[in-house]
Amino acid sequence: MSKTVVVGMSGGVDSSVAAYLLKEAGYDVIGVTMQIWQEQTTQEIEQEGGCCGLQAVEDAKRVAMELNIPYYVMNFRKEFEKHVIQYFVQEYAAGRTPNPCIACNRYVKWEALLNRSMAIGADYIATGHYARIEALANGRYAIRNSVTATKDQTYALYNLTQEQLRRTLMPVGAYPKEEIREIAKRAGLPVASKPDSQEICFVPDKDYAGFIADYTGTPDVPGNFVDRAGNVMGRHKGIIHYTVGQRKGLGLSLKEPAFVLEIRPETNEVVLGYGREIFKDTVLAARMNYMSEADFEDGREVLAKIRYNHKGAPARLYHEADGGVRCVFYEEQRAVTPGQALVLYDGEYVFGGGTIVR
RNA sequence: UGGGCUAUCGCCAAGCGGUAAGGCACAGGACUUUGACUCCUGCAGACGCUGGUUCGAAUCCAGCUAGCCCAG
Repeated sequence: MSKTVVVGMSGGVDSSVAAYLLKEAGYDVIGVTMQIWQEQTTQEIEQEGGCCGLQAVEDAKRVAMELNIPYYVMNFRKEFEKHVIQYFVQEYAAGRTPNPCIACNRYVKWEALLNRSMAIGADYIATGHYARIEALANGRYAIRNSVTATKDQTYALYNLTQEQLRRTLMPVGAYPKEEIREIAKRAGLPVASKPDSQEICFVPDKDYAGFIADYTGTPDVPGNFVDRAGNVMGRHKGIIHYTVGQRKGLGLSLKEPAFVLEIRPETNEVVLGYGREIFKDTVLAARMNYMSEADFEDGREVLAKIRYNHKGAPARLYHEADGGVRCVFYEEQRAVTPGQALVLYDGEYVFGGGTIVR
């Protein structure tokens, strides 16, 4: 008897091809689209190439019909609001810069979808992510990089648990992006040339600060821009408008470009600096999730990424007393940002990761 | 209302008689399944005002206006 897999279908090319590939491989495939946010906004999102709106449902449904597989829409709005929206808003309020995609993956796309899929009798869930999952010789599961380096999505998947990985298939990671589109075309999938999605899916107009203000109903609280010595350099629009390393939108005309060095919610101050001041060689991370190995020896060398789209840089890893990790780069890295993820790699495999504290 | 200095794009600032550098800011685009970063493009029809000298002035001269500094 063949295995049953629930494929999370966003209506995009990648997840559509994932469903197709699994069907071809002999799985009993069930297509599911996750409803995660309000209708009125998702409609706009789709025009921008978002992942989970009305148009997404239409497209996913057409693909499911084409593939002749059962298709359902599941409502995950509660989970999404709790684990993604609220987290997103709270992090900004605390002066940190969240990565909603990581939270969405761990808690919504996996935890919630996996549980419901198990409940309806599925053996696995699958997605269209550009990454591979492998069972290692040491008995653990790990995310492995996509063969398409430019589309690699391993960074956003570091926080998946062993149990989640054991129950997940990512067929798309083994193919180059161009080939995925080719497969889609060959299979006659109606979404072969749909544009890739981007931007925060629940903030289609890119005005995330406006989104936070609307969501919380709290107006911005202006404060001071200060330099490292505490001298006031000007007024800022409110802490949520800034992130470490930011240069644009400060509204200050100085001798040279200024960057946000630090955000201090306690005093409502945004610290500014110049040039090399935003480079640091040491990163502290908390809430670690280990993947390819359960732990490590102090001094362990890894390749570490400070943000999505960071090429990664060699560093050494040490345990911290509080259970976190200290990552020391050989070369200073630009704009280490609290709230973003520190993702560690051992070659092509995700070694683990955590949330940057400072 | 005595003496001196300065007035060039939103901000800073080159220019010193030959037909307006640059930086910051800003706008648009590229890149990007987070925020940023980065890259590309655009951005003074005219140099406080009015005259004058000159083939030609932001650049020289005069007056005016404004601001600053030192004296009162």
